[in-house]
This record gives sequence, C-alpha cells and structure tokens, in this order.
Amino acid sequence: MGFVNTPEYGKGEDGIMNTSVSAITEKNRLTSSDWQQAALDALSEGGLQNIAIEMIAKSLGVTKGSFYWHFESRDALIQAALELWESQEQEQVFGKLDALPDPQARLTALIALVAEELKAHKIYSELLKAIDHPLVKPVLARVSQRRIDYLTASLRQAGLPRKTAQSRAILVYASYVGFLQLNLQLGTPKLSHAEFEQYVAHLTETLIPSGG
Amino acid sequence: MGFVNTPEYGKGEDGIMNTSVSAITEKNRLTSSDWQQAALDALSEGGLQNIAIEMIAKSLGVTKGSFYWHFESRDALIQAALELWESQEQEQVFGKLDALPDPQARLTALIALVAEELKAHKIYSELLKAIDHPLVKPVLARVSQRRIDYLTASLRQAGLPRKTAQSRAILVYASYVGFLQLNLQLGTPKLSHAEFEQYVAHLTETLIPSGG
DNA sequence: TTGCCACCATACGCTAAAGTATTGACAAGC
DNA sequence: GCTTGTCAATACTTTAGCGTATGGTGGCAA
Repeated sequence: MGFVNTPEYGKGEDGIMNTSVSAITEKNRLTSSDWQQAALDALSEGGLQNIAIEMIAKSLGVTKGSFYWHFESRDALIQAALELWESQEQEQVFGKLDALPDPQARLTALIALVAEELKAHKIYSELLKAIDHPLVKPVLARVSQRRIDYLTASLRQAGLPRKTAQSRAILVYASYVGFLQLNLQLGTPKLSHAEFEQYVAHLTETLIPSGG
Repeated sequence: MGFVNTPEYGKGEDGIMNTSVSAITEKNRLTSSDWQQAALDALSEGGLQNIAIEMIAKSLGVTKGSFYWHFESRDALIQAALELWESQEQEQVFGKLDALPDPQARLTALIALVAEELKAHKIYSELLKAIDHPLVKPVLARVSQRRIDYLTASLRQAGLPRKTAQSRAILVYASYVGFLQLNLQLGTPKLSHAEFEQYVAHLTETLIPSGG
C-alpha cells in the first residue's frame, strides 16, 4: 500500500489532499498518487479518453518516461485512479449524511448536496459515459448500487413501505443521473439559477415524503 | 429485355426498403443509406467509436474502398446517420403519441412506449455517452429539448400549472434518461420483470397527474 | 464492340497514442 | 567521493484507424 508517503524525500509533506492542479510546481519528484489525482482531474475535464499519458505528463511537467516508472500501463493508472475516487466519494457522500439522524433531513440534505459539489458529479458523469471500459463498469455498478441502497433505506425510515421505497429510490436516483447527463453534459435545458432552485424544490416535494 | 440475369433478390434499384442488417447478402451494390443504417446498427451496439469504417465495411461485405465512394469522411457518415435517426425517431415517437387526444392517455402511453422499443433507446443512450463529439451534441440537444417541450405541453394540458409543468417535465425526462443509463448501460439495479412493472406503475402514479 | 460510369478492391501513407529500451541526473548512505 | 536506487528524458517500436491513390470489373448506352 504505497501511496501517500514520500519516505526518503521528506519535502513539504503536505499530507492533505491537494485540491488544486498546481502544487507540484517545484522540482519535486512525483509519486504515484500525484498521477492518480492528475488522472482524476483529466477525467473530470475531458472524459476517460482524456486520461492520456503524455498529456498528463505534460500537465505535470514531466514526460512519459516518468509515468512508466510509477505504473505498469495506462490501465493500471485508470484502476488506481478509480480506486482513489471510489474511496474519496464514499467518505465524502456518506460521511456527510450519516451525521444526520433524521431520515427526512438526510434526504433533503442529499438533494442539496447534489446541487453543489460539481466536480464529484462531473467525474461520475464522465464515468457513466465511459461505461464500456471493463475497469469502469464494476466501480460504477458498486457505487450506484450502494447509493440506491442507501436511498432505499432512508426512504423506508422516512415511512415508505418496502416496495414503494425501492421503486422510489430508483426513481430518485435515475432522476439524479439523468439530470446530470442533461444539464452537465448536454446543457439542455438551460436553467437560470431561479429555475434550478424551483426545480430542486419541486423535486423535493414530489419525491421526498414529507409528513409522517 | 430488362430481366436477363437479374438476381432474384431484387436489386431494387433504390433500396428504400431494407430495415435490417441482412438483405445485402447478394452481390448487390450498396447505396449510401445502406451505410447510414449500418452505422446506426453499429452505434446501437458499440457506441459511436464503433462506427468504424473498416468494421462496417466488413459487416457489409465490402472494403473501405466502397465507403469513400459514398462518403467524404467518417464524419460525413456520422452526420448522415444522425440525420436519419433524428427523422426516424421523430415520426416514430411523436407520430404514435399525437394520435392520442387525451393528454393523460398520451403521457401514460409515452411511459409505456419507453418500456419497449429497445433499439431506439439504445441509440439515444449511446449518443448520450458520445456527447463530446461536435456532431452529436446539437442533435441530442434538439431531440431532448423537443421531447421536454412536448412533455411540458402535455403536462399543462393535463392540468398542471405552468411552472410546475416545466419542472415536472424535466423531472420526468431526467428520470427517463437516468433509467436508460442505469439499466441499459450499467445493468444496475437488475430488475425482474415484475419489479420493472412495479417501477413503471410507481413512476406513473408519482409523476403523472391522475385526477382532473 | 466500344467505351463510359458506378461501384469496389488493393496498397499505401499518415497520425495519435501506448508501450519499450536505453541512458542520464541527483540525493542518500556507505 | 563512489556506488546505488529513484525518478525522469529521449528515442524508438507498434498498433489502430482514417484517409488517398489508383487500378479493376460489370452493366449499360451508343
């Protein structure tokens, strides 16, 4: 398990995730997690095919001679990046929501969470488009299933009967995925901020159980 | 004089009539619409990148020497195929629905129409994944917008106030798109036939106005 | 028959991107 | 200060797929 440490080099030791693309500007040597993060950045901006070794190398200020020291192949990078994303998103999404005990508050918070935090959704959306890749599909299947299960459980706790909760969970999640594709990828329909707010409100009162 | 050695499999002379992949088996020469249809078949099965000239040529029993007689480039084929699809889907979808005067019946029929007719949805779904391609995006934007508008109008006619109808239309269409991606592409969640029926029923009663 | 035209085959060129082989630079420990 | 291990640069090979150049064939008109 060799990422996140730079043992013999001990430079800045910026343990916290570098949220931004820069940060490597110095003459630092790279670590494999730098490549993983850069791959996720590239993914979120241009899709899976944008995970191109020479391009990323360029953006990191090196050549691919460096890459093949850290990774066996492009697929190895993709796999590592996806693992990183999966763990990140899990703690990010569920970590925030599990804090809320009330299922209704949780569901509303979940919808609100969708309205922000663009980058995470962008990655999910790009992965959806790259579903044909054998490394992508299982990851996405796991993540999606986990989220739907989580939704189902929350809806049950909010009072819906079992079968209804199942169907509703799929409906909610499908509308999320669809909206992602339509709005993030297609840009259709174009919504003003007010229209978007209204849409979110409508979605909440239509799909989230309110009363007891 | 005309039928000295005409191959019985109707060289057809304009070939309007081949709905399916077969039908070219004989030593017939090809027409550009053969290529368009074959391109749509390839698209629905393997995505945009599956529209590969040499592959399609092989499936048509010719080589790419033929292709470049009919088309300028791969992009020209893609464009022509998309035009074909757009016109086909328009008459297919709206043609069936416009016959129904009652907006509620129309909405229910629309949902039912989604549950069948797999291939058309497959193409839409594949195009969604290929949204980055400059030729694909405008087509998909037009088609999606048209459908959302149609939904909005039908929902209004069914009694929803304007703003509600707009949000609801987006919600319905997003859930369609999302379900496509989840179920058709990802295969998650796996639904039995019964579960699917139940989901469709739930969707109808949740999103389609019922009373007056 | 002749010759043209529509359609297709063959062979080649070109480019992008992955992957390989080899060499180089530079800090750390002996 | 010499070696070693780690990271990187350079040059190369390979593959897939688009596109081109050119020549071939079969039917049809004159």
